[in-house]
Amino acid sequence: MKKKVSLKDIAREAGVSAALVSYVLTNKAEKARVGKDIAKKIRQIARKLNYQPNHIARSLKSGRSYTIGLVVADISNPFFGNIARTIEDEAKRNNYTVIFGSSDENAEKSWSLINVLLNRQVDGLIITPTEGSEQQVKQLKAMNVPFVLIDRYFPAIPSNHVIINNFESAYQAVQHLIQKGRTRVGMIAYKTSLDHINERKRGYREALRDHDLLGKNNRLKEARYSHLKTDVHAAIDQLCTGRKPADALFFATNSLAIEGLKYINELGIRVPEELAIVSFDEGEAFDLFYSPVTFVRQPILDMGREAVRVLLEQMGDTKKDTAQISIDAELVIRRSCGS
Amino acid sequence: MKKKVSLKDIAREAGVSAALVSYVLTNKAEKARVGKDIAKKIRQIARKLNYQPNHIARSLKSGRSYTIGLVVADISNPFFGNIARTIEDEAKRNNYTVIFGSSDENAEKSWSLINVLLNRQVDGLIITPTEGSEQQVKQLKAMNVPFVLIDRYFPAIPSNHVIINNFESAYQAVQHLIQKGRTRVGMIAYKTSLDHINERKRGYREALRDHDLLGKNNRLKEARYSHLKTDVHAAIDQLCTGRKPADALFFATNSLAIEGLKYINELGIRVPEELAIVSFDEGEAFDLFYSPVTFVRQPILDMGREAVRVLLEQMGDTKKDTAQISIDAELVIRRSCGS
DNA sequence: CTTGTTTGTTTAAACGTTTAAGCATATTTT
DNA sequence: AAAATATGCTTAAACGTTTAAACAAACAAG
Repeated sequence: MKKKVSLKDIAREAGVSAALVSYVLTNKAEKARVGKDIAKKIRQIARKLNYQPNHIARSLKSGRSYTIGLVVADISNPFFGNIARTIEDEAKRNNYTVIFGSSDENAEKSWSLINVLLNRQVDGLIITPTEGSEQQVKQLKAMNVPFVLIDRYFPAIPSNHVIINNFESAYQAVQHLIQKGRTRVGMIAYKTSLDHINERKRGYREALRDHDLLGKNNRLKEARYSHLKTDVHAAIDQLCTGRKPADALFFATNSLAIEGLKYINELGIRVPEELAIVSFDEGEAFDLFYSPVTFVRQPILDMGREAVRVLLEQMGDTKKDTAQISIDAELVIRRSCGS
Repeated sequence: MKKKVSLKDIAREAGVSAALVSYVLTNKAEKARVGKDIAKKIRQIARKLNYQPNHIARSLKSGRSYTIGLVVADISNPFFGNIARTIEDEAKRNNYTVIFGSSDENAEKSWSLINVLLNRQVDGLIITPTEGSEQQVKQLKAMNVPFVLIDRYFPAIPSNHVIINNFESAYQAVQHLIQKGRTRVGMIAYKTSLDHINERKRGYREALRDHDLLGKNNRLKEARYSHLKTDVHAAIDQLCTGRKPADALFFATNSLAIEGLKYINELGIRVPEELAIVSFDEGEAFDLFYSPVTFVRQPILDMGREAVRVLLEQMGDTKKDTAQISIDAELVIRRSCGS
């Protein structure tokens, strides 16, 4: 790469010191009482040489990199892709850039990633924490690193986070199924200790209980992230056979629903006639399903914005209290639950 | 944030100079003939204080940031999300991190993004160039910035790029439709000057011509990126009405197909009975469509890997020739073209 | 005509590294 | 014993900025 133009180069050309150039180019000319003529000359030379400040040098001096580190589960998953996008935009509006990494729901990878980002001197982190990463969160707190958890959090560890009201959203989704006359409502969720999924399970159970539908049959099935396909298939096999097959299915996430719907197609189960469907998250696939899928829309835009806002607040000089933000999600009704 | 531990801190604790610590911690102890005992002591103190090298200072000194800048059209689009993911992984394997930005197919945004990334001293760029960004590519070449174009390129401007064989892939896709007995094959593509899309159009036309199906009816319709929905609807309206409605449809991209299939559903057109479908790119939605969609699978993993490989090569000390890589895509046959 | 203030500019130190060069001691070779 | 070499460590400069402090010159006030 061609050698870049530095302050010194401009200074030499203008016959002044580098300091003066710095003052002018950072618009501190007034404060530093730089002569009008020389200021103009400096600006002109800077333009002529196409001077671009060296961000790294600035960062070293200022101790701030104007960079946000983003750790998501998997950037190729549209849910996280969308989160990344809103964070990118919001960061840019505030003159920050984003470095990202995917943790693959793996705590070890997550920690290694966080450390890479910290070594790169990010000013703060936005993280979707993985299962078993409680220690990492505690450590970050101890290190006094500004960070915000997004999508998930640990109830036992007070920290900044931006989440949706998982319990309430799940409750509403299941209630919707019940109101459509379904009585044997199943749920497929991940087997995890993560609170956001478990809150969805709680919402499911609570809705059933409130409508006296929590029979002795346990229709809540769990799939392992690592065995997504086989476990989802097994769950559906269990739920949709026997004397009292489920007449409705609530999926805890996008990925579970996709896998589940594919299998439901294979089995030739008719939606919504035989089986009503509601899923968390949205996706092109839901719209394209022959019976477009009713889903819980997460307010990704708001979540991303809030996460950046809170993070910037935390990174400010005056340390703010921890912010725990919970946003309401919206049940978007399509056709997969009948009319 | 807590003040980080620096070489000086370790040096003070060990009672030596910072230089010595640097030698030890960068494993140049042998070369610099550092005493074994003191080396051990330094390593121990570094561990105790949890020393993490300041990447920014290193970058400033070395002139290399070990960062790759990635400019995609939109990170929330799964196609680009996947590209980003493979680039991330491959970069990480080589101790690089990735800063990204989305250009939204907008040349101005793209340029502004590229400049932000360059100011941040990225060592090289991987770019999906937008329409009308020829000057940017020329400029980057003139500036001698290492970069690789991915997914798209400008035939008139020699540069490193990694693309797929768009002509061949489209030709095969359309040939497949013809072999299934379809004679009135339509195509919906973007209206653009970008070569990758136009090569797909050329493949379409050429396949039709070779089978004497290029009648006087022009069944190639173009949609504007900015008016995706309305233009796709209009195109389908035109193609699927009249005395000789299309009996097959080839979509030039994922996003066009999704929009198109939704509309086809609305119109109640049966796939594949009335209309066979092939699309470029893959997506969950294609699998979930009642008649799973036959598609052209882009070798995203290979593309990402190659892009990083070529970029690293270009960033190396010994400047290599420009690499123009074209990878073959694969036609994945599902059910949307009949059996 | 001293003293004080304003104006315009430079110097120098700092951020945290890296690394060539320098400088003592110690050890080996003549 | 003097000379050469090896060993172990320190100094200092550099990367490109920022910014407090210093300084000189011009001007104003007493």
